[in-house]
Amino acid sequence: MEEHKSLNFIEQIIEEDLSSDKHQGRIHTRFPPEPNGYLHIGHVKAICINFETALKYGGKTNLRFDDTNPTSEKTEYVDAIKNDIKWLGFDWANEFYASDYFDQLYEFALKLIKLGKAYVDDSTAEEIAEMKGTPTEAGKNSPYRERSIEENLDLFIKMKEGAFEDGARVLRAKVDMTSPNMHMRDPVIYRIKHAHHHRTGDKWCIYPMYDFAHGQSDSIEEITHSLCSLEFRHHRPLYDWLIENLEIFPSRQIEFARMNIEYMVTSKRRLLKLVEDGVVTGWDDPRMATVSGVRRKGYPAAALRTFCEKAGVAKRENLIEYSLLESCVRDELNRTAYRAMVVMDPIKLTISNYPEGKTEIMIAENNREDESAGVREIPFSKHLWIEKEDYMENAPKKFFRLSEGKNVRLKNGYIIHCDGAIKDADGNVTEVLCTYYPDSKSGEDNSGIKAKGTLHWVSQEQAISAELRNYSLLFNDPTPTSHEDKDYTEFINPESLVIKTDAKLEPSLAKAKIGQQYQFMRKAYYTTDIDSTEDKLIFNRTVALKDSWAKKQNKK
RNA sequence: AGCCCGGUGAUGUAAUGGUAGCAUACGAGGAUUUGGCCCUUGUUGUACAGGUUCGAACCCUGUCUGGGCUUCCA
Repeated sequence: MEEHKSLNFIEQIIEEDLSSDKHQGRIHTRFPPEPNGYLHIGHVKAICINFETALKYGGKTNLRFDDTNPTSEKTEYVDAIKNDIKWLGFDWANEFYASDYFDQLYEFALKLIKLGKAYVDDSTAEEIAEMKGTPTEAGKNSPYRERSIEENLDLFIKMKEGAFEDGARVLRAKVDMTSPNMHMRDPVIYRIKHAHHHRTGDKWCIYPMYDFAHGQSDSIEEITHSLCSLEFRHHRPLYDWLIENLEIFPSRQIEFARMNIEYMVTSKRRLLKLVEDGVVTGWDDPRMATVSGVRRKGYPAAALRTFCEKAGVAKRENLIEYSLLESCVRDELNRTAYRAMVVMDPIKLTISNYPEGKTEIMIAENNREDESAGVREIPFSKHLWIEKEDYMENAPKKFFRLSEGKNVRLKNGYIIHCDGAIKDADGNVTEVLCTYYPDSKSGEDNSGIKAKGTLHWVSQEQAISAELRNYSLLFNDPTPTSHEDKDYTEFINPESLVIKTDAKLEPSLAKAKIGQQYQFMRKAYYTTDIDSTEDKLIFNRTVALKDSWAKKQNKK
């Protein structure tokens, strides 16, 4: 009866806390982006962990913008980030900003000074770095370390009041310059920046550093479990030190390994360069690892959530296979996407014995996996478009498509017999000739004829045209940023976008809406791109269908 | 290496002192009006060496090995 579900290490900690009644069983997490860029697939992992863990234990998640550095943050990013999180399917309990707490953080700083646990340092950034030592060498105390509490108070207040230039002084926590943990060597907790803040305007000219904002914000919001990536492991002793000395709510920081995915680049700087260099068309280019990029490519939010769940959570370094992501996308789309027939590289097919001018309406299921998706009508006639690659003059034995003498089923249509092809002067096939079996109509087939293969097709007269944007990997190396001797840009795949301008679509696609997802049968999943207009439809390839025939061919 | 994290099939993740499992990938077969989906099935694993124990992926010791740690960024 009882199913033992395995827990990840974070859930184990939570369940232990729950059983010891810590925080009276309350679970509260937070997702703390800095509004200085767009969300990418790596953030999705952090979002899923924070929101889904809270959800699982009946807790809540705050969205908190970590906006303590006015020079790089913008409201524009706030809106984009909120939009992306909503799209991913998560609702936050509260929308907060670290900047909301500037007054309180300032009070915390005063308190620390009064406790003799913080001091104003007049040293330059270079001097501070110099005195910091190295990982193998202890640091040295600053000459300003032993200032009196009164002097520190006076100077810090003057810092706040704008008496000093940027960089003239900083406030440092007085911890331990000999600590083996570099972050405990009297970390800077406030710096002077005469900069306009996207929310507080010009109210402040001093801003807290990450270490004096993040953990304190967690405490103020009474976050029970502050889940972050491994890189913050070294900050935890400081996180705890500040909680202890400030005597504030004891949030607990837990670190997990960030998710790396083959072929994907997630650094802001590198992403930006791709945009600036024109390698891609923008932050939402379907080849970008941004949330807006994968969304435009057609990845469903549910697939992304499943993907993160399947990738799991642990503390070890990882590189998730791209194929797992694609598998999740296909799986979701297989259940939800409507099917349609689209010929991407068209060639004429003429059914010699089918009456000229006659049109039959064929009935097709929208999604065989989902009966409730209903059916649609597709016109059938003597003159069709089929895929060029579905005809071969000298076909191998296992080629279940068109070749002289072979039978094939036209999906939702008739079985046809291939009589040969017409070629132009250069020997290129320009038209395939077939005859059909009138009693083999789909759904009422009593011909007794067998056809191993099934092809998709579109009636020429009613076909509509569209542009297909066939995207594939942006890089041709699974870890483009991990080569010491080569820049990641050297691995850019020159064929990451192949545009098919002359695709022939079944007429039902004329009413395709932006963002709608389809499976173009036997080919790939596609979504209608935002660039589509009334007279020009554009589809982005989300992910190709598996193709075991092609795979077999490649092996030869 | 001064300190901190880690090392389980190809990849990711379980098993928390008692049968090394699951997913993806790869392979074989079946079914099929999508060479998709689906079904059956196969190969590959506890970094190494000791120790504790009736019994070790798990506990202990050592070794090897990967990553991280010196921003007035977060």
